Amino acid sequence: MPKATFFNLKEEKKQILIDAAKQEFSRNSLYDASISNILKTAGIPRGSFYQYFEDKEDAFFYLLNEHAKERHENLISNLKKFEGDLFKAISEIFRSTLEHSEDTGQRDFIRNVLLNMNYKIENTFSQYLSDDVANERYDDIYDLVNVEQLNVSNRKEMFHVVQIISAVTFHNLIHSVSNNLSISDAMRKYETELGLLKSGLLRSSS
Amino acid sequence: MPKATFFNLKEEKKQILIDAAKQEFSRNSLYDASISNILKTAGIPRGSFYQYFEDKEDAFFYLLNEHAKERHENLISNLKKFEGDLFKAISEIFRSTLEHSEDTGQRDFIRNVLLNMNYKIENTFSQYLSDDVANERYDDIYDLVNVEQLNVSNRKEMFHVVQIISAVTFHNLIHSVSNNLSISDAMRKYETELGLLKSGLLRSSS
DNA sequence: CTTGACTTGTGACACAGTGTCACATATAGT
DNA sequence: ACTATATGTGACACTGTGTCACAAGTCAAG
Repeated sequence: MPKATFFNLKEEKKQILIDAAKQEFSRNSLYDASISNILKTAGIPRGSFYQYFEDKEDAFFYLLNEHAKERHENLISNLKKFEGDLFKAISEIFRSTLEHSEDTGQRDFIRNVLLNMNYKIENTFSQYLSDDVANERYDDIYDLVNVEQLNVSNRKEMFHVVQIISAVTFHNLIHSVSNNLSISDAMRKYETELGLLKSGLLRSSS
Repeated sequence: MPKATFFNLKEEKKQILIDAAKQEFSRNSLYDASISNILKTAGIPRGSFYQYFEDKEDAFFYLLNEHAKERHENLISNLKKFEGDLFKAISEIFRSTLEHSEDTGQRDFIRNVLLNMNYKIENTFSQYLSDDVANERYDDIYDLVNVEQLNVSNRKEMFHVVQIISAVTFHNLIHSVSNNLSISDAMRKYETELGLLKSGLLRSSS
């Protein structure tokens, strides 16, 4: 988490910082990015950066978390819109994440994040989705899902369903971005795989 | 790829290099690892390292690729053993990867690799599995799989099945390692999710 | 042997980035 | 105006990278 000093900053300066950081993390992975570049872009002295953030990671995960919050809101509203159909809702998130990554400034940030996705980064993304079975914080999601639709008998089993769907979703997001698939190609592949997930990988006659 | 000079090295010295590199990559992620530490451990001068490898990544991916080759052999033999049952074969790979990561020296290397897995690293792992539909290099795998068992009508669709299974498998591997699950707990979760994959996430009565 | 062509080894060096710290400056409450 | 507290600043020590000119080995041909 950024330090209090950062949040105390007047909106304008805070935005300059955010823009500069986002620019750097759009051009480079978390590990290749340099604080020095952010300083240069934002036009602030070295010491200041450390007044606001612990380090590079701190700034990165702040940006990422802000983004994840938006996605979460997105999912909630999609679940409502599609009356608890988890597949339709998640599919819309998939599309809008890809479309989002065609946007103006955001574009390369999300692209870069996906390309350099690791466990910690994925967790920041999906912390709003399913942290743990035991954790009750995600009731808002779980309660919205139409469980009747799913091949599960309790919330614990639903945890596994969410795990599977998010594994396949991330895999597809990353694959799409790193192979520069068009949105329609990406959607086609993703929908195909969601279809297989729904009906099962085993031939039912066997 | 390491340079020719590296492969020309006498076995003994080559092994010292490998051990030193593996040690460093067991303690640190690819990005936190330092060449300087490898030099210190191996007792070679700085210039020498660059005779053998392009850079840190080069050494890392050499080690990783060697490991991936073993896994590949493993999969082939498991497919034969289980008469083309993809699920049984992959499940054994899953178990042996976890067991492998309990081993002596290997232990933390694989652990570390999994914890810092990103797209490029995952690709090194699965390059032997399914690079692309069009690619014919993987016939040895595809031909061994009992396709009758699967809910697909052609090789192209089987590509998606492999994609899904590997997404879920990696996700479980990483989850197990980063949450320090016991092997039996990890297997239980993984088998549960494989079961869901087989029968489908949708309630069949719907 | 010994000469020369080629391969391999070596570590000092220039460069780039990090995080810190002592000091400077601003802001607000009394 | 005074003081306490928060914020700004950039020089500095430190760590690590990749390169380069030179040293040392190897080996085949004369």
